[in-house]
Amino acid sequence: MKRDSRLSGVLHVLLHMAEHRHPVTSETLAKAMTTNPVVIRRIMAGLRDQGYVQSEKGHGGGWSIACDLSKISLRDIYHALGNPSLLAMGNRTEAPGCLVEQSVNAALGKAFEDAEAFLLARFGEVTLAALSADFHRRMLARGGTPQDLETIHAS
Amino acid sequence: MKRDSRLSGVLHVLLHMAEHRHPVTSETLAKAMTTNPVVIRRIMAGLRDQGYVQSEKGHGGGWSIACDLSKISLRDIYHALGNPSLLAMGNRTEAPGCLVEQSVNAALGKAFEDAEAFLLARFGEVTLAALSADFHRRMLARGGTPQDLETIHAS
DNA sequence: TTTCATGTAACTTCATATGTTTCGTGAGTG
DNA sequence: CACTCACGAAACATATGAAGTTACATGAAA
Repeated sequence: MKRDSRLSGVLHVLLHMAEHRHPVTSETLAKAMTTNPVVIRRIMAGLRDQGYVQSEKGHGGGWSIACDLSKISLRDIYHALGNPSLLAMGNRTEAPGCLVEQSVNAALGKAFEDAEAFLLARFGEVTLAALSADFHRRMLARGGTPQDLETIHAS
Repeated sequence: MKRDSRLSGVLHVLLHMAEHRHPVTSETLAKAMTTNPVVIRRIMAGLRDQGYVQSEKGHGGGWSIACDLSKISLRDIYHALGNPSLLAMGNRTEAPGCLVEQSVNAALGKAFEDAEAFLLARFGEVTLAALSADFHRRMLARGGTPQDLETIHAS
């Protein structure tokens, strides 16, 4: 299965934004992500609706963070993305008439459900602030203190 | 993401086969699953290679179980299918140069890895015999003792 | 008024599970 | 031997959804 990387992508964007005081344009973010500005706007739309980020048009416009990073978890971001599927597998049929399939669905369904809950719980444990702090630790270990996207990506 | 239902499908097939003493043809199984015989052969190929089932050509041929159901777990079946992706999400890039992305990957990657291990562990706890037993419990609760696919599916 | 940047719709591309057709091979039947 | 049955495998079609792209409208700042 092709894997959905929106969560990974949006976190990458957010952490970069956190390093900037001024709004960052979709185009700048897109370059850092080697993708298209429209893709950035698309994955940011949900976060804007939740008030986690804000966007401004015109000169000096772009995206900026509009929340306390220590209060937002990966789980919140996941929900802002619209709760995309976590698992690549699922039951063949829901509510089957076949008793055999009911047994299979019961066993697999419970395992799937628990695994999703497990993953969401993990997401809930990690705040954006924690991720940002981890990034700063890595940067110090590298001995640098770059302030802009280009430097971070060039490192 | 569209979900992979091969594991669900192959378990359904196996449990049906367990109810038969004689080989069951791909066509019969396909009808029960509302799919194509070729699809059945495709998902069964891995199990045959592992020796879990065997196939015979010609008159009276078809598929039959070639192992002790109590010794095979859902995890074994999963491996026989070729270890398809369990998660619908993944990191945007592996081994990124960007330190921000390294932090994101580390956090998400660990959560993904643990969730996969969790799910595989669950699979390992359930044997085919347990699934079959659950099916028989459901059948008794329904008050019937059907011996063939058609009856089971018609119920 | 010009430029910049987002908002949105529509389209293309790509990967992959699933479905289908076709032909070959071997096993049992008459 | 000829026929039928059933699997094996390749080739092709279909469907879904993420990701990438293009085009145009809207609004803000210079």
